[in-house]
Formats: sequence, C-alpha cells, structure tokens
Amino acid sequence: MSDSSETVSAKDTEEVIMEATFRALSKHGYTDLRMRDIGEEMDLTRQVIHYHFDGKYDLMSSFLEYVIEQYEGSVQVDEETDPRSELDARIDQCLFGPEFEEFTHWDRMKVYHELYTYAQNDGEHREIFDDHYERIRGSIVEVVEDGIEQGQFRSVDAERMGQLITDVIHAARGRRISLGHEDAPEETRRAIDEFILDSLHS
Amino acid sequence: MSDSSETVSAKDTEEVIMEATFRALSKHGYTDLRMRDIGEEMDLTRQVIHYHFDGKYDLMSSFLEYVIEQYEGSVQVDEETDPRSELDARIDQCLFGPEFEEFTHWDRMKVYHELYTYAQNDGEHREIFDDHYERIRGSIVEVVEDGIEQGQFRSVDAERMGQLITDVIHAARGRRISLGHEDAPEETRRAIDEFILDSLHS
DNA sequence: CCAGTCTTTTACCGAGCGGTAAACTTTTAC
DNA sequence: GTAAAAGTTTACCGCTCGGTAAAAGACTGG
Repeated sequence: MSDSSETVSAKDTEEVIMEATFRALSKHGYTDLRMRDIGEEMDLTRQVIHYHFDGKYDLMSSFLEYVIEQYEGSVQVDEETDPRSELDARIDQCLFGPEFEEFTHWDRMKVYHELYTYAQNDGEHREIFDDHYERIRGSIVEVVEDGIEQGQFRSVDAERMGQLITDVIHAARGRRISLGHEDAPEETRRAIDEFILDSLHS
Repeated sequence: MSDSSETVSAKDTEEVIMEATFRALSKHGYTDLRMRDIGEEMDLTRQVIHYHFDGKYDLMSSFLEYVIEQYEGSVQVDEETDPRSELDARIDQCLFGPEFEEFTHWDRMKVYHELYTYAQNDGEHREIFDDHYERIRGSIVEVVEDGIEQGQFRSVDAERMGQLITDVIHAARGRRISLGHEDAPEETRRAIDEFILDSLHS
C-alpha cells in the first residue's frame, strides 16, 4: 500500500492546514481571522490544528515562514543572460509574479502584505520579514553590481540603486493590493524603465 | 464662566476619544485594539465612547478621517519658490514630517500605515484612503507639471513621475515603520535625488 | 432653586472566541 | 493479530469582548 494518494502523513496535514489558513486569511483578513474560519476551509475539524501547532500564535508564525518560503521558492530567473536582462526578469517577477501561478499570485501577495504590516507589532515576525526583505533586496543589488562590473551600467551606488528598485516594487504591489489600483504594476514597470533604469546606462 | 479650560463640550470629548484611540492604537496595534484599551488612555470611562460613536466600526471610521485630516492639515509648503525647491520641500515633508511635530510624527505615521493596510478589507475605508492618496499624489504631479512648463524640468510624463515619487516615499516610510529601518527616509532622500530627480534636469 | 436635558458612570450581560479532555479511529510495530 | 502510538473528532468550558440599561451627575433656561 505505497499508494501515495491514500497515505496521509503528519506533514500532509500540516500542509493542508497551511493552505486552509491561506484561504481563510484571504477571505477574512488578518484582523478578523478566527481559528474556526481555518477549520471551515479544510475537511478536517479545526481542533486538529491544536494537535499540530501550539496555539494560534504558533500557527501564524509557522504560516509566515510558509508564505515566505513559497515566495522565495517561486523565484526562478535564468542567470545565463546579461545583467540588464536579468534585472528586467527579476523586476517583472516581483511585479507580475511567476508565470505558472498567475491566478493565485495576487491572492498570495495580499496575504503576504497584510502579514508584513502586522509584523511591525511583533518582534519575532518582524525579524523573519527583515531577513526575507534583505534577501530580495540583495538579489537585486547583486545584479546591479554585476552590470557595473561588466560595464553595462554606469558606476552608481549599487546598494542604493537596488534599495530604490526594491522599494518601488514594494510600493506598487501595496498600492494595487490596498487601494485596488490594478494598473499599478504595469505603470510602475514603465516608470522604472523610463526614470530609473534609463539613468543606469548612458 | 466662559473659562474655556473648564467648559467641556461634546466636541472636546470626541477629540479626547480620538487622541486616546491614537495612543491605544500605537500601543496595541489595530488587530489587538480593544475598546477597553481606548478607555484606559483617557480620564473618562470607555462607555462614553458608545454615547458619542455608534460602536467600534463607527469609531474606527471617524478615527480614520481624523488621522487623514491631521495629516493633510499639517502639510505646509511655501509656494512662492521655484518648482524644484517646492518639490524638494514636499518630499522632505513626506519623508521627515513637519518640523514642529518631529517627535510625534512617526507615531502618527505608524498608525496611519497600519490603517492603510487594513483598509484593503473594507470598501468604505479603502475609498477614504484612495481619495487621500490621490490628493497627495496630485500635489506632487502638479509641481512636476509646473516645473516642466517653466522649463526647469525636461518634458516627462508628469503623472508617471509624480506617481513614482509618491510610491518611493510611501515605501520608505513603510520600511522604516514595519522593519524598523531608521535610515530609510534619509537613504531614500538621496536615492530620489541621485536617480530620479537628476533625470528631470539635463 | 428647580425642572429638563445632556453627559458620564456603574453594573451587568450574551455571544463568540481560543483552547482542552476524553472518546474514538487509524496507523504503526512486532 | 494485537497492542501501543499517532491522529482526529466530539463535546464542552472559561474568559474576554463589545455593547446596553439604568442610575448618577452636570450643565441649561426659567
């Protein structure tokens, strides 16, 4: 009986809970999230959550890591190309999401952004997010540095430039999510091209 | 007895409640805010809130408008100067706050930002924020347009440029508040200068 | 000074929340 | 095959929350 579709292990259940938490969070928002809401999003009863996680706070902490892992795991950029192409690819991926999950991307980002804001009131969560942000920013900075070394970009402060790009991306996503500006990512993509990346060449 | 310090009108009480709400929100965050917390931040009992406001939701809606009014009321820019100076002044004010309330500025921004994020789950609140955001963005766009007309800036899409600047400001504030990056406003100020405004001239 | 109105306090409540205990079911180990 | 371990469900609970009713106080105009 090694039929994998029938064998439900503990890890599987935790994954089920994570996905149920994601759906519940999408529907109700962080502030109004009840354990009951999560239970209603899965076939198991809400009490199993207490078997696998040590209360609501522990659940949210685990979910936070789950969301970030998913985010970082979904980033896939062809590193064989030149710095400018890679930079473009990374920006596109941050603004529009990976192609293979176009439809869930903004649902995931909405939850991600809400968690991000709430993290300001919780030292542990804040640290997790800070580390994550640093990795995203670092990957952008790296590309800029490569571009400068290879002479494709003019010599600028790569840290500052990378930070600026990361911030702009973040703001555009936040604006789309919080204010419903659906064209924010596209408009921002153009603005980055015209006003920021343009000054990297010449 | 027209001694104004003794006469407590209904408006005064509502102001007291608003400020108590602000303090409670600063301490506990939106998600964990209880009516009790607000009561503890003022000399009156928490039940008076129900006399002046129709429940928690109505209180939060009123508070949202209160915060935005305060924000917009605090913006004061000398319009006699040239576009570039006015643009600089507006950016500084958004990033560092009005000089006369340097110490409460970031407390206020923290609450503002939290409300902003949670507005995504409430159509009414979202609209209030959207209108507000539009006014801030509009004021930046206007200055850019003036600069172009007066020949101080090169001819760019003012809407797009204004939006970009507004987004960058927003992101820097969010990063300082959510991740605790205290140098974010200053670093962002430099990045705007070096990479964005620079491309407005020449 | 007093009746009437506005405002605040005191005392209280029902609903709904997160969490637990114990029964029950399934899987594992030998 | 069976006993122990792991996982899940059922039933339940205590507590805290936002909100209310009525008493108490503080201002009005006459």
